[in-house]
Amino acid sequence: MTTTIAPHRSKGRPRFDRAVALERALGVFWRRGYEPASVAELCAAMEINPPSLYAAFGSKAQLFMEAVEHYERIYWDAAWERLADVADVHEAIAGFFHDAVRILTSQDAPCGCLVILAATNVSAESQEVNDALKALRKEGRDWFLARLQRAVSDAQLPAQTDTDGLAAALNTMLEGLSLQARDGASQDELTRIVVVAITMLPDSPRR
Amino acid sequence: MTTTIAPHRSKGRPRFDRAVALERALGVFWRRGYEPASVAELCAAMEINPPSLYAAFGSKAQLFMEAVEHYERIYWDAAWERLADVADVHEAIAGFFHDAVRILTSQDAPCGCLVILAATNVSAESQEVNDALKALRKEGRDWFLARLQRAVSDAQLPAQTDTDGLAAALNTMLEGLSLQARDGASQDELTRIVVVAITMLPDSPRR
DNA sequence: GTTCATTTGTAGCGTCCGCTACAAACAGTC
DNA sequence: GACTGTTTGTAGCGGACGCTACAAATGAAC
Repeated sequence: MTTTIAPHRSKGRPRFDRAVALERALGVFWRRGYEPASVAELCAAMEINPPSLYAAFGSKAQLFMEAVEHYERIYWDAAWERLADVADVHEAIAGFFHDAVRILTSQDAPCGCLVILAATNVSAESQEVNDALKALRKEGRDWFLARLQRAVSDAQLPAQTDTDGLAAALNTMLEGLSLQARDGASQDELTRIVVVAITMLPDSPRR
Repeated sequence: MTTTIAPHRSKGRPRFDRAVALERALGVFWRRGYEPASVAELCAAMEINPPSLYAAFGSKAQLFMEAVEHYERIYWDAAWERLADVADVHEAIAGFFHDAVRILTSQDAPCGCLVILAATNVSAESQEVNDALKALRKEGRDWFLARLQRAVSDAQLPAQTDTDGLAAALNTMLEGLSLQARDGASQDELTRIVVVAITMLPDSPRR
């Protein structure tokens, strides 16, 4: 991954490397959560001062939302794509959950998923952040649902499968895994959980 | 449920009703979470002033831990007992999860479980609170595990059942349900999820 | 009725928070 | 080298936080 080269066209003192700073902010938000991550701590990690942060990102909330977008793109987009691409639904779901385990334990400190955990128990003041994350969490369920519905029409799942309930259950499991990860569960422990979790998928109908 | 009558033995001005105040504090912590619930907000709900709160409960953190104990006793003890008491493991697990759905949606506002959610993303200062809750969350898995092991020795589950993994998966599901509840899922939605969740239990072995 | 232990309400402490005014530092333009 | 536009670092604002000093208020003991 190469940073886009912005060869400094404008006048004035050159700005800090925005991409690097965003990456470091993501790390702080991920490990600490949205509110516990203070602007002072973010600035220290980003190696800039508050005025630079506010000039470049607007506010702590906007910086967080940019970090979330970056996080989704870097860590989850590929996993959701594989879920859609793998032809067999059982393989696809199993693969997705193993991807998830890898992502959730990819940081040094126990963290879980930024979208699921970073802004729980957030003050009412930053309700926009909460709403945006809630929408992202709902997206997860929708992706599961779309994949399951395709599996039913492909006759990989029984026709009477409650795809809504099953999608919600898989999403619940995914979100629960974040809590386990934050509580310090190891990659092995999470793997044993997902092995059980994927048994929620009904067997393929008899052919 | 009657409040214990403490007939005011000591000298001095009589103290406010501690039990009522604790109940109201629980409500605030439950609906808002640990850190978003400010001492000012707690005092307003408890109808006392800060010095009274600190004289009676010590600190915000200690008040919270007392509220958690009260919460566990009032809302969850019966459910865990039923899990242990019901003879058939499939019935017991199903019953427990339906109890859980009822508890998680028992408040007017979307909340989830105090133990699981109220102190996620808590500042490092109150690490004791986090550790205590983490221990409580682990207890849930242990109760599942004990029930599953009994079911295996009762030949209600296959002998080769991965009871550790299954207990962890059930606990993950339970914790995930709290997140769904906090995101506003209705009782019906949660019920459809647990119907799927309990399919993680293997069928009884052939007799 | 006086005494005295206890709780109460007021008022505010110190601290950290997100955020910003301001002037010095810098890098291109001419 | 003077000018100009941008970013930088310092230093601090207003406000919310958890918590507490203090004196007035209360009610049992005598």
